[in-house]
Amino acid sequence: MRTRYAPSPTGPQHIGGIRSALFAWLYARRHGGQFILRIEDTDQKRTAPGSIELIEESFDWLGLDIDEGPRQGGAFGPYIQSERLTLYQTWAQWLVDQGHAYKCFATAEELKELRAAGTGYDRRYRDVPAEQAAELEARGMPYVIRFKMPLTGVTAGRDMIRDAVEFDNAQLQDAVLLKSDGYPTYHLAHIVDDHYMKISHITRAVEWLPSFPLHLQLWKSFGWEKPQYAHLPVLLNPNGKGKLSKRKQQFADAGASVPVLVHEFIDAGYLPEAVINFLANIGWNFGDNQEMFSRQEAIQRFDLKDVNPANSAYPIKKLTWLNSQYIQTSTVEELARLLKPVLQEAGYTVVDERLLEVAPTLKVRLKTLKDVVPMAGFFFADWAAFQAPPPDILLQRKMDSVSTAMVLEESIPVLQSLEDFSSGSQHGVMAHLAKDLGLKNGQVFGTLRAAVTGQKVSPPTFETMEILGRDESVRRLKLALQSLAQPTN
RNA sequence: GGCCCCUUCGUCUAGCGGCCUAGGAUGCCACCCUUUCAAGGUGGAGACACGGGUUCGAGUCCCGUAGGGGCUACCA
Repeated sequence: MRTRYAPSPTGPQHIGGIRSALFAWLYARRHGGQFILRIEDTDQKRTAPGSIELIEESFDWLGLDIDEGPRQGGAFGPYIQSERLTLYQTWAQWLVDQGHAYKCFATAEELKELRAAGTGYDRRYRDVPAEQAAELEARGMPYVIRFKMPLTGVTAGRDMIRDAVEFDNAQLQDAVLLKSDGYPTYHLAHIVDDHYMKISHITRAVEWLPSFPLHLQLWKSFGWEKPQYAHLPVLLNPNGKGKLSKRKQQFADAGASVPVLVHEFIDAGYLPEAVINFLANIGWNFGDNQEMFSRQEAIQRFDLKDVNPANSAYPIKKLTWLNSQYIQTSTVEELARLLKPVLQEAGYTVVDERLLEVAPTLKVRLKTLKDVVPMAGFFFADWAAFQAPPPDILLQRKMDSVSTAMVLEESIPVLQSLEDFSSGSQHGVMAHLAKDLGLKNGQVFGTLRAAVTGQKVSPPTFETMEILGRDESVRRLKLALQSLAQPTN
């Protein structure tokens, strides 16, 4: 079994393409086959430099390994279509020689008029005598090679996801196979390549379904054994309106921008495992009412036949949940490894030892890796530069500066005299103090939290103080006390 | 316009004629737990687009309608 992902190198890798690629990859892995990356750069105008690297980086990040492709090579290369031009030209000419295709000399203007008139191309060059065509060609007239689509009858095919599909041949046009610049169109190129590369299962988006009969006829004309086709459903915008596009990201999702490019997922702090799990759950499901599963588990169960034919809205909110689940179930070491670059990028100097202490408090609190910055960035800031928080952060519910100062004053000696500065013992004594002061735990703990972190929201207070250490914690409590003594202006 | 595909809770989905008074997840709401934020626990609201058939019996099969998506390029 050999499957492939065949993107056009038109820019950054879009998540929709990855979803299609994932299904092809899962299928190949399931059957112990090969997964191939082929670059379809037959449209020179749309080709963007650097795209191939972007695509490869995306696959690397996601952990979707490629068996054959531009970078890894393979026995059926080259894997970039622009490097296979003569192959397409040869076969296009063969089709002409066999009477399955013809040279069309219609100019861009003619075509434009035809289109304006509401009719498509009228096959005006389909039946010109060979001598006449040769003469036009000799005169240097540019031409394309078009396929002679059967004029009558139906073309019936089988799609792995939808089963039987049928098309009326009369509805189809004589598609261009080879463009006047000598490049093939997708129609020709994919068939020649999939044949030569021995692709057994072609997966592609549903938008190709209308041209499926053309491809079927092409396989027939070549006399090659055709692979099985699976037309995959596509991702729609989160509001269900229109295909998910990388161009217009402004869909109605509470004004929040939704990630659609692979690098946007990386930047937003999602884990590749979560993204894979997320994508596999759209249009396919693991079964057993199980939402979370590893790629290995998915490989064991995946089948193209089980793919839901319906398009689906992009359920991006589920990714957030899945991501938090993956963060929760990752080990402290793994989480620390993932968090480090995020903190560094935010400008913090990260000491591994400290990160390892902080990470456990973060596991249940982070939705994305990025959340670490507002939540726990202060651990990695310059402690000497710590400033006491303003009253609106320091003062807890139903607390004023007097009661806050009292809590601070009472807490300091208690903490200083604590034998063991672990969060557990801190909790014990502070809960006791709260009771003595006639305050709620939340009021006392909250005051300490604010004083020590400078934030309203943070990891648990006592765990935070344990990491900060007794001296630094007490220093910060005193700082808060001093700031309270200052006249508020 | 023509052609093609699709149609179960807001969303992702299970369901492949009787096991469905339609299951799970997410999101939302409530309660519990609780030192903030989370996490976790419990519960709740929430769907078979509509109309015809076929059948003893339809969410499941067929037809139509409606709605959605796509194709209709010398783009893929």
